[in-house]
Amino acid sequence: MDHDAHLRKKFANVKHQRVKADETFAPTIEDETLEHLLAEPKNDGVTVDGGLDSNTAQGGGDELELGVLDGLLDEVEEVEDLHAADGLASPCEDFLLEFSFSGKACGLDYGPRGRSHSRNASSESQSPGLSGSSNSAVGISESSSVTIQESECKNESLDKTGTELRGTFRHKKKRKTQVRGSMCPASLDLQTPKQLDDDDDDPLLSSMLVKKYEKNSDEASKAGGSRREKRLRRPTQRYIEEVSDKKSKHHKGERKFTSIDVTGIKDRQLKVRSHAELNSIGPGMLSLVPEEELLNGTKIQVVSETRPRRGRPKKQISIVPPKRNEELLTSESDEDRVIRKRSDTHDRRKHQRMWTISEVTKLVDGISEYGVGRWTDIKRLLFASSAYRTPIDLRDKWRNLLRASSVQKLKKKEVEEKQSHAMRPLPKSLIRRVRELAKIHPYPRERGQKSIGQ
DNA sequence: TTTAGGG
DNA sequence: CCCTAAA
Repeated sequence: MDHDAHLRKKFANVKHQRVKADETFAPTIEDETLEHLLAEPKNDGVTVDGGLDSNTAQGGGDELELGVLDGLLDEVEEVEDLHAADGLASPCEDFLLEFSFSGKACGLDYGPRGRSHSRNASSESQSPGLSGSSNSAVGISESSSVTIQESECKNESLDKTGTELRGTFRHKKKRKTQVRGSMCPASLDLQTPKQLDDDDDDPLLSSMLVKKYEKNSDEASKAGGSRREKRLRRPTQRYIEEVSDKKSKHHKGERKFTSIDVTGIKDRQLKVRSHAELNSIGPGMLSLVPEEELLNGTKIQVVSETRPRRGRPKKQISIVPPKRNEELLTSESDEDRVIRKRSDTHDRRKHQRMWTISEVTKLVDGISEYGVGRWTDIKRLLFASSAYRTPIDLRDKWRNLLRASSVQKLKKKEVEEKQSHAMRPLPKSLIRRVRELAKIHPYPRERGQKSIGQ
């Protein structure tokens, strides 16, 4: 209860500051996003464990800092993208991540001797894919609980566990702890500051911590008071999310917590992360953005979502806000919205972002200026504001443009046919430019590209 | 880490 | 879009 209030206040603070920072540069910030992020943990995570709280709060801290940085950078849109893409983990993502795993571990832990996981049991029986994961999860949860129980003192146990785990599952990549560290103090006054610097965002560790807390509280109030109810919610919600998620997508044998072993740690993290990502656009996270006007004038409602690129998020905090194409950059905010196709059929293409003409124009501009192959440069200079377009995306788009233009050059009939059907009407000017560029810059291995030249 | 190529 | 190999 106290925590709740405290946390609330903290978040409010964070929010204010962040908004303030951003406002200067972009008045149209979507508070919704933040709102969600704040709302989520407030309802569920605050109850028992310090793990979640501190973590979410930590995320908030990150957000604040990044918000400022972004403000210096340029647009708002990038704010959210950066958070996610950067691996610094938006609070929401972090929370979900924790939540998912802890929920699992918790349910499993209490399963054998408690009745709190009736939902889980049913879930397990329903989807065999889950049951497979449960075994491993049990394994780890058990081992972890042993470790925890051995030491009495909370902090010590936390620390100990932390170090032990760290020693064992050392992360390959070093996280960007500098940034983190600098802002940790801001959110340090929460409980269990140890976790903040100790276990960062390691889902495994955190989950263990969480579980420990839960165990304590549970055993303290054995008869199950209000806490039990709240704790019970965890597996439930997780169950719902997971099942709904899995139902819609027959994930290609992607087992989330199956690989608990040391080697699979990293992998699992990734999976979990993506899972959280999926969830982040769930019912609660849906934020309707204005709309995108397609070329044909049709207006459709789209869903804005941050897609953290796993590849190379690469937060470019360089102080090179491209002055050259500012109009393009700024005009993008209201035009280039995302079209998320929730085609659950194809595992890929999950995150599809329609390329708008302005984007294509920018791309072509960039290519013509910097040359084909300088994707990172183009991205940095012309697509700095759109974090979702990676250099690879640009390259891919260019590839497609080449194909399209060549096709249009070669067979006119087919072109029109295709245009009317699948293909979007690409402005002739653009096509012309693409063609010109295609002539100038050789793009190897592109079907008969050389012969199409004059 | 970035590009190129393939899926 | 995603993944991977090569540079």
